[in-house]
Amino acid sequence: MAQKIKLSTIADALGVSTATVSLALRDSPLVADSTRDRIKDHARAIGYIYNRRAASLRTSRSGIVGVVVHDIMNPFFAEILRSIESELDRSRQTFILSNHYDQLEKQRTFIDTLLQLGADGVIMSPAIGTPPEDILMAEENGLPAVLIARTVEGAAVPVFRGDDAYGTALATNHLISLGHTRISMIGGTDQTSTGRDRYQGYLNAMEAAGLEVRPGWRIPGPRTKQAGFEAAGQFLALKDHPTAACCWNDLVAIGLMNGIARAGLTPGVDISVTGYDDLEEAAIATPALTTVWNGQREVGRRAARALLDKLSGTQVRPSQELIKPELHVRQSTGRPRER
Amino acid sequence: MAQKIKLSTIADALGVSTATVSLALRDSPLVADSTRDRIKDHARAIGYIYNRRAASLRTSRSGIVGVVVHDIMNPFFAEILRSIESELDRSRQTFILSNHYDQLEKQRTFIDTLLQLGADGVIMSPAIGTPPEDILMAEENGLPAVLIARTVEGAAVPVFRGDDAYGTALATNHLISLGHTRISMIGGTDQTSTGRDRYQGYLNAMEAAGLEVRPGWRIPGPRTKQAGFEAAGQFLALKDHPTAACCWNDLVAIGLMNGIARAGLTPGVDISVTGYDDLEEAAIATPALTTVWNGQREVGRRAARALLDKLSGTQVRPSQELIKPELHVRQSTGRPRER
DNA sequence: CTGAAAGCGCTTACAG
DNA sequence: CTGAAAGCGCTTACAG
Repeated sequence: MAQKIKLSTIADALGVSTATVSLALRDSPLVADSTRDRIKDHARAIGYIYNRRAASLRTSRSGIVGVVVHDIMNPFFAEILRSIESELDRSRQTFILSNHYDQLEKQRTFIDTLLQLGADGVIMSPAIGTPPEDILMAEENGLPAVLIARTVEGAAVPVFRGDDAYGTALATNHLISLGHTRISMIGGTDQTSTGRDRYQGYLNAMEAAGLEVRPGWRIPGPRTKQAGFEAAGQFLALKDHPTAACCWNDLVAIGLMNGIARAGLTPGVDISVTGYDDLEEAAIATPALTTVWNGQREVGRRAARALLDKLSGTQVRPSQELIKPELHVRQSTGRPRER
Repeated sequence: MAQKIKLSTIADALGVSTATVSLALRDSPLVADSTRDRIKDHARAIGYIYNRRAASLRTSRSGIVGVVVHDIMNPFFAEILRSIESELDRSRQTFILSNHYDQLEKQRTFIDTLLQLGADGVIMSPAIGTPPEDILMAEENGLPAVLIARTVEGAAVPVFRGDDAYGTALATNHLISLGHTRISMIGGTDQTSTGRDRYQGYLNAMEAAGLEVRPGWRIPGPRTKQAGFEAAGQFLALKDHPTAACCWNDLVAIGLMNGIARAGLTPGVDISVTGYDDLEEAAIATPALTTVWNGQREVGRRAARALLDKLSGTQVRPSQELIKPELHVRQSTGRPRER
């Protein structure tokens, strides 16, 4: 590889100063049009590559934004990421992605990396057990944070997520209105705000309808298709098993439906199933899944914008933004089967 | 936020030079044990954050590796990424991820960003139409590249991918051995090496068995669940429609099965379907999908290692590494139905 | 409109 | 084993 080309290479070749080259390349109005064009043409011709590390060291802005979620392989996060991506692209920010798999240590390592790289900000779905101090520490070191999907009590930052209690209440009420009285809640965990809220919404709806809730009807844990598939056995083995299942998310619901089908029953006919998120594949599942649209696009878009606002110095209040979910009724729910 | 803490802050406080601090923090044997401990303890105590931009500007190593694929939302790539991640984690490299969605411009922008950040290397599944010059340019500017999944003719870099022609031949031969004679190939495109190879493998198997291949039996294009779902209509509308479909990947196969089920037919009984990749969800699909294991883990692991080898100066030959696929037979394939 | 000079926070020869 | 000094490649006041 040839001699490294830098600003001064261009400056020397054209008989101007590096200051002029620097300004010209960034389209500063301080530089005469003709000078600017001459410089830009030459830079392109010799294949100049802008050194962002050097610039960033000087300006202490890196153009890097970090995004950390539980698992990008989860389509729920993937859909959020997609909209974050398109929002950040527009303002020419590079983003660095990481999974924390709900391990606090991995999350801390990543935040540390961002600090070392001088990242401009971070969008995070906090790992289970994230203490508010972790977020405070980042902010104090110049790394503003915005939260998605989950909240952290005591962290004074903006949070964007769906109204989870309202959402599961929608699903549960839909099942109740079809005539179901024994309804199970499958998946999720009390260790996250989302988990607590979704369970609460289900409880609220059941109680408001005067329906009994048996402890065994809750099968906590599953969050993946695989786990939903495996939960089918446990669900069907419940004494007087429920006629409907309100699932933690679409993945669990689709897995459960597969497990139910594998056991020789027909989901949507023998057992009604609701999902949560309305992933792209909910509509093409067999049967098509009744689910709660969770506003992934909206969450990603608003979170990215809030962060960009913070970066540009706009005051952003540390508020909870709850996106209103919507029920999308499809074929996986119906009247309870006569027995 | 308090006064910025840097090496010299520590040096001043402890009455040593910045050189000593720098060496101590990196565990250099040149520094006395007691001095090192004193320095490290103090650094931790006052919350020192290492500035990687400054270090990288000096050393011209950034500890950043870029990864660019068509779409990280695609579980096929997600599984590859997972193994790349665990391999890179181990050697403490940060990785930056990007989708190119098969747009050459997006891919170029990303490579440019990597060059500007002084990334140490890039692992890429090249976008359709990537000219070898793009890869050559990156390498000449100090960004070594390793290819996954697809190859680029004329690019002298290591490539890790499955033996695609062999893989679809496995699937096709399996269908033939069950007694199918009218077999369709659904999905993929001739614009990628993978697309050409997979179609060729299907053709080879059909011809070797002396079976006719009608042009209409190939439905090119679909690569997603949604597209596979939509292709079901076209497939079922074929005159004397085939009794089996060899699909581009698991997503198309699962989508197609859903579409077939929606049309009132039973996949695995009325129509046999094979996938490709053996994603985690292939095993829990309904019916469980017969598919070709494509070695995602292996591809990711080997590609990451090859890049790390390149970075450490080991000579890596620009060879094609073909991972041997394996057929996993499940319930989505069976004997053709009598008509 | 353009140039000379300082400085961002590290690491690396070079001395001692 | 430790320190003084130069330099990585930019940008930013400050002069003119």
